[in-house]
Parts: sequence; C-alpha cells; structure tokens
Amino acid sequence: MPVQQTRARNRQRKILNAAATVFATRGFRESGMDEIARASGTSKGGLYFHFPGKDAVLLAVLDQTAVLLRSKVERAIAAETEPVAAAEAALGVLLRTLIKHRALARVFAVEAMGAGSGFNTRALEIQDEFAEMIRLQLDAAIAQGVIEPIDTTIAAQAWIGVLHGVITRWVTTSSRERRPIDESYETIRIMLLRSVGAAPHAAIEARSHRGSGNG
Amino acid sequence: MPVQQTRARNRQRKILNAAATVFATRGFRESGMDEIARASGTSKGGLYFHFPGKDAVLLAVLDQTAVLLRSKVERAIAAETEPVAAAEAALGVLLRTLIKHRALARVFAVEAMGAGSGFNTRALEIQDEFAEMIRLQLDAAIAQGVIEPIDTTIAAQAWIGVLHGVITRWVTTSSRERRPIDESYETIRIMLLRSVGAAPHAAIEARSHRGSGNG
Amino acid sequence: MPVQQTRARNRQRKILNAAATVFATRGFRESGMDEIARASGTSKGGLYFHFPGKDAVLLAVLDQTAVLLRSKVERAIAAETEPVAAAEAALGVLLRTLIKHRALARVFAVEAMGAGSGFNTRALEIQDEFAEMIRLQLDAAIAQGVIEPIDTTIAAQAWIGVLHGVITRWVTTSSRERRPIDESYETIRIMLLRSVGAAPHAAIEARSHRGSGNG
Amino acid sequence: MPVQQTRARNRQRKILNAAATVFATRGFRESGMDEIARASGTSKGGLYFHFPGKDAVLLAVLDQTAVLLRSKVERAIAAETEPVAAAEAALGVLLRTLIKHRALARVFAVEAMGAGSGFNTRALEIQDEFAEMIRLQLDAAIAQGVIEPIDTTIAAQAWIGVLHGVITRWVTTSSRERRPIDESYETIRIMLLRSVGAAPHAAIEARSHRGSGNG
DNA sequence: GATGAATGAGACTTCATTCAT
DNA sequence: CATGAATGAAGTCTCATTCAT
Repeated sequence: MPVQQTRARNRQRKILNAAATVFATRGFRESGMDEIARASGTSKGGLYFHFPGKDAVLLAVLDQTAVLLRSKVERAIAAETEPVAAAEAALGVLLRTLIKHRALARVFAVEAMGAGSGFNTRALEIQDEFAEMIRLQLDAAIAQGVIEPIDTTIAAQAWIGVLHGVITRWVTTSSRERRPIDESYETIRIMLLRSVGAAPHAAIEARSHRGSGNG
Repeated sequence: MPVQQTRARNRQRKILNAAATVFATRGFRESGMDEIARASGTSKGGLYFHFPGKDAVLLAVLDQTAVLLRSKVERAIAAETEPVAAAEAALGVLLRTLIKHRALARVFAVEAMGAGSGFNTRALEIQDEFAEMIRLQLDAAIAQGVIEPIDTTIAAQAWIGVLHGVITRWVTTSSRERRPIDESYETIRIMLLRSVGAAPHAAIEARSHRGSGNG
Repeated sequence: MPVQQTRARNRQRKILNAAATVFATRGFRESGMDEIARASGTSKGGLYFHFPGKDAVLLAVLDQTAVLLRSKVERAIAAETEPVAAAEAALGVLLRTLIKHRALARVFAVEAMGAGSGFNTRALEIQDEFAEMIRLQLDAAIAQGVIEPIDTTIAAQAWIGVLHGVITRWVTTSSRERRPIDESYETIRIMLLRSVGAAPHAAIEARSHRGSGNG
Repeated sequence: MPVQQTRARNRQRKILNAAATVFATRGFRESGMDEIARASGTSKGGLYFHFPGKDAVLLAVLDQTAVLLRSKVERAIAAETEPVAAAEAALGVLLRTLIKHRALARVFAVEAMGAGSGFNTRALEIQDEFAEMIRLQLDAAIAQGVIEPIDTTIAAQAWIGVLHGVITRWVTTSSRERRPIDESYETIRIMLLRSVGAAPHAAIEARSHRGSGNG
C-alpha cells in the first residue's frame, strides 16, 4: 500500500508546486481551481481529492514554505557559534532561500497577506516563528555583552519586518527593473547590526555563506 | 455650480469612507459593491455614477490616504530643523496618523498589497514617496556629518519597511490581544536611529509630538 | 415606485410558473437553475435576485399551490350547508383544481415529497391544513348525527391520503395510458362517504359542481 | 462454487441494508456512493462490482422490499379463510412489516417516489402488486355477497393508498413527535371495512396477528 | 442624479463512474 | 475481488456591471 501513498504524495507535491506558481503569477483570488488543475497536470476533481478546497491549498503552500525555511534556518543557526553571526546567518539564509523560490516568496510575502485574515494570521505566525529563532540569538548576544540590552522580541520582529519589506519589493518588481538584491542587502545587513549596537564585520556575512550547500 | 460640485465631493468622500471601512473589515475581494453602496447610504447605481468601478474605488481610497499622510508628513518635516529629527518626526507622524485611521491603515498596508499587481504597485509607489522624503533628510544629515555615510535610498526604504511591519501587525491583530503600540515603537525608534549611526535622544521624540494638532 | 414592485411581482409569478413546469417535467433534483431561468425568460442571476436559492423556489411553488387550493376549498365549503356535502365538496374541488394544474399537482404530490425532509414536512403541513378543514365538517356531521362517531382527525387525514394517492397515480401516469379520473373518483367518493357511515347520494356530488366557477 | 455465490450474496445483502439506511437517512439524491460504500464496509470499487450503478442499488432495495413484503402478505392471506379477513390481514401485515423496517419503508414510500420517474413507476408497480392481491379478496367477498358490489380495482388501490399515507406520515415524523401507529390504524381499519360495506369485527384484527412470527 | 432589477461570465465544489494496481 | 486515486461534466451560487425607469 505504500505505492498508493507514494503516488499520492507525489501528486500533492506536484499540485503544491503548480499552485504556488499560479498563485504567484495571477494572485490568489484571481487564480481558479481550473488553472491550478491544468498547471499541475491534474483534473479539478483530483485537486479536491487531495485538498478540501482552495483555501487549504494556499495554507498547504504556506506550510510547505515554512517547513523549507525552517530546516534551512535551523541548520544555518546551528552552524554558527557566535549569536550575532547566527542571527545574521538566519536572516541571510531566509533571504537567499526565498530568492531561490520566487513563487513561494511571493505567495508567502504578498498573496497570503492580502488573502483574508485567516491567511495573514498564519503568515504572521510563521514570521513570528523565525523572529523567535532570531530573538534567542539576540538574547544570547546580550547575555554575552556583545550587543546592547534591548527588547529582543521587538528587535527580532523588526529584523524580520525589514526582510519582509525587501522580499516584498523584490517579488513585486518586474524582472526587467529588478536589480540584484545583494547590493541593497549589504546596506541592510549593516543597518540591522548597528540597530542592536553590534559592530558590523564583513567577515561575518562571508562566513554565513558556507554550509548553505544543498538548496 | 460650485454647490453641485460640493455635493458631489461630499458624496464621494462618504463613499470613500464607507469603502475603506468595508474593505478593512471584509477584505477587498470579499467586499461587494452592494455592501459599499449600503454602507455609504447610496445605491449601486449611485456608486457607479461617482466611480467607474470597484478597482477605482480602492485606488481612490489609496490616493486619499496618500494625500492625508503627505500633508501631515510635510508639515512635520517642515517643523523640524535638524534632519534626523525631521526624519524621525516623519516616521512618527505616519505611525500616529495611520493608527488614528485604522481602516485606511489596513487598506493601505494589507488589502492593497494582496489585491493584485496594480494595487500593490500603487501602494509601494506611495511608500516610496514617503521614503523619498526621509531620504532627503538622511542625505542632509550625512552632509552635516550627523550620521554615517550610507545608501540613503535603501536606508529610507528600510525605515518605511519597518513601519509597514509595525502597522501590519497592528491592523491584523484583534483588538483584544492588541497592545498599545507606543511601547514597541520606542524600541523601534531607537533601533532605526542607531541603524544610521545617530545617537538616539529621548528629547527628539518629545519634540516631534508638537504640531500634530489638527488632524 | 409601485412600477418596480409590479414588475418584480410579475417576474416572480413567471418564474414560479416556469419552475413548476420544469420541476414537474424533469423532477426537482434533475432541474437546473439554468433550465428554470431559460423557461422563465430570465437569467440565472435574475432568479437569484428574486429567490435566495433553488430550495426557496420549490418552497414558493408549494406555497403558491397552497394559496390557490385554500381559496378554492374555502369557497367550496362555504357554498354548502350540509357538513358532509361540504367535506365532499372540499375534496372534489381539490381534485378538480389539481387536475387543472397538472404541474403544480405533480410538484405538490410527488416532487416535494421526495426532495428532502424540509420539503415533505412542508407538503404534509399543507395537507394537514386541508385535512383540518375537512375535520371540522366531519365533526359538525357527527354533532348532527349524520355520520357515525369516529376519530375525525384520522378520518380526515385518510380522506386526504386517498386523494393524494389518486393524484399521485394520475400525475405519474403518461398521458397515453392515463384515463379520465372521474370514473375512479365516483367509486372513491362513495367509499369515503361509506367509510364514515354516511349514505352516498349522487345528488351531493352534483351540487358540489356548482360554484367552482372561475378557475 | 456455491461458496463464492454465498459470499457474493452476503455482500450484496450487506450493501443493500446499508444503502437502505443511508437512503432513508439522507435521501436518495443526497446519498453518495462513498457513503454507501463506507456504511457497507466496502469500497467504491466494490460497490460497482456488485451493482452497475447508484440507480441499480435503489432499484435493488425496492425489489428486496417487494420480496420481503410479498412473502409475508401471501402467507397472511393464505392463513385466512374469509376473503375480507384476508384482505384486512394483508393490509395489517404490510403495515407491521414496514414499521419493523423503517428504513425500507421510507425508501419505498418516500425516496423512491421523488427520485425520478423510473423509480416512482417501479414503486407504484409494487403497490399495484399488493393492490391486486387485495382485489382478489374483495372480488371473492363480493362473490360471496359479504360486501357490496364495487369497482374492486379502485377500491384495492384506495386501501393501499391509505396505507401509503399512514406509512408516509409515520416515516417523515421525527421519533419524538411520532405516536404509536396502532391507535390510528384501528380507526383506519374500521373506515376501510366500512368503505366496502363490510361490518368491522374486532375479532378479525385479533386473528390477523397470528402467524406473523418468523420474519 | 439616483435607483435597483437584470445580466451572464465565471467561481467553487460535488459526485457517479472508471480503472490501474 | 477489492481498493481508492482520478476524472470531468454538471450543479449551485456570486457579483461587477449595465440600463430602463
């Protein structure tokens, strides 16, 4: 019976990928189940066999995104020893992963926010999850006296908020006028470090690039 | 016939106010023209007399919001002599005005973002407008040597981005669990000043409260 | 503003007539709103403007039928002085009216019964209404010693039940094999009178035919 | 391979029982094959192995009901020597058997009637079958001079019609407000006997209770 | 200017049926 | 024999928009 299960799992992945692309391209509200079905090589009925409705598909895309990001961020943090470097690495890997998956990024940062209260609540919960990871690093940094004492919950949310803004701007810009994000991110990285009273080291960012191997 | 014009203007304002409330409460896509008509004490036909369509109503709400914010921000900046204080005052007045107009804030920060590319593009343009005002202050501050040299376009966008995050969180939180925003804003204010290398003065915020009198 | 109201009223009547025909021809479940719209010369949206849904249309047809029958039955009863004759006249006018409106008869006797508990409950309520009218006559007849004492509630329901059976058989028979109902009704009329211990007079039936003028 | 046949037969019976319950509970149109499959402990594919389609399942339930009733009625008639008593016994056993199998009764009396012309035709055919059995007894009674000459086809249909009404009312009433049927049936029994000019004997009903032992 | 009945394209969803495993 | 994933036609209902009154 694992044959069926495997097939079902594959089909669900296919649907989720297609849905992310469709949602990102046309917007959640404008996307029809017909379109998602066609894009995933399924029938409308097949969609409803795997998901109870359109909302559930968006929620599943959101959760899939969360799982993807969570594993990457956890690994990135674990790879660092310095808390500030870890916080920075978390942010960096979030940015790079979302850039690599533009459709997911758009769904996560834009579509989910405007798709109704159920969805933006979920999206904010996921953001909070990452803010919490960063908060732990900032707390550690304060304990070590590396950065100034500060309300780390707010600070971590602010960091995530800036990231959200960068991503939003990036996914809502047409590819023609879109510029590589690294330029602006370097400025932002420095600002964020300064905002908590940490001295920005170029080396830190460099180090955080390691270990983000398989994407 | 200025009387007629005034009457039309009044009716339009009424519609816009009602629309903002409806959009904020039910979401743009979920709001029907029927609902907006009822909420503004008009009929559906009346609505279409004043606005060519539903999209135009949202766009008008957006522009109305922009006008409101712009005048406040310009006045706030003009009231300051120090560029950093001006930038800070701009941010502060944006925050306070949006908090005072919760429906507009929600439409501007949340609904417009998820209502399709036409709308989030417009919302981002408005954000950029305010970022530009702040950028000018930051440039002046750099010229005066008050803050560190930095890519002020990026920095100003980051400031606006953080503000957007704060507002988003505030409008998407139910009033029960919502906490007064001042607490978190003080932390954020300090972080933003630090992020550009300015020393945060408690006095600055105090001064920026002046002149926010008539809304 | 009575112009609009009149137009709306006319449109509703048109829809109800068309719906009765469609329901009677294809069955309630098999009938689509598309079909009803087409048959009533309206659009699907127009249907939903006047009725909240398909169920409401059936319910309205049922109520319309009830109103039609009620007025006829009340008049028929009022035209008689003898209670047994009145009861008989009630049954007779029910039969003749339903035969004259075959579509309504089928919807009332067949479709409503099988369309779900909400509908057959309503249909039975209407049947009970007529049974109650007959019961009053039977009670009067007992008081006058014209018929045997009996549980008149049950008896009246049984009369209506027999009528329902006759109508059901008639509306479910194709017009080719359908025979004129008068033959069988004369037998049934005699049986019903006997069933309550009344002597059947041919004259009674003859009298009840008068006064059923405008149909 | 009678073993296989028995297994198949058992499975079919299981399906039919489950289907009757589901149809009676949710209505024919509202019942899904999924639901029937689940209720009968099978899969949808299994269902389609035993029956060519949903309609066939309802038809089979109808036929199963007919078989059940037929054997009971034949036995009940054979157990009587007086034709009127036999007719009465037939009606009584029909009533008691249907009351004992509430789901079948509802499907037979209500769901089949509203499920389309194919089904109500079949249900009426079955009713006619029992009407025919009663007609033979009434004819015999007339030949013996026990009851008045009458159109026995119509009379028998009327008897069955009254029974149908009683059953319909009973299966469409919620168990809370449903009252024991015996009270009303005694009234109806007397009415039916009177309707054909037979003197009602209390003893007859008492006798007809015998022999309804093994179901 | 205002009203609200009417339109019709299109949305989401259901479900009897099929068939590879 | 049985399973359940998959299909797709069809269904109900919504809603931005139009226009006669």
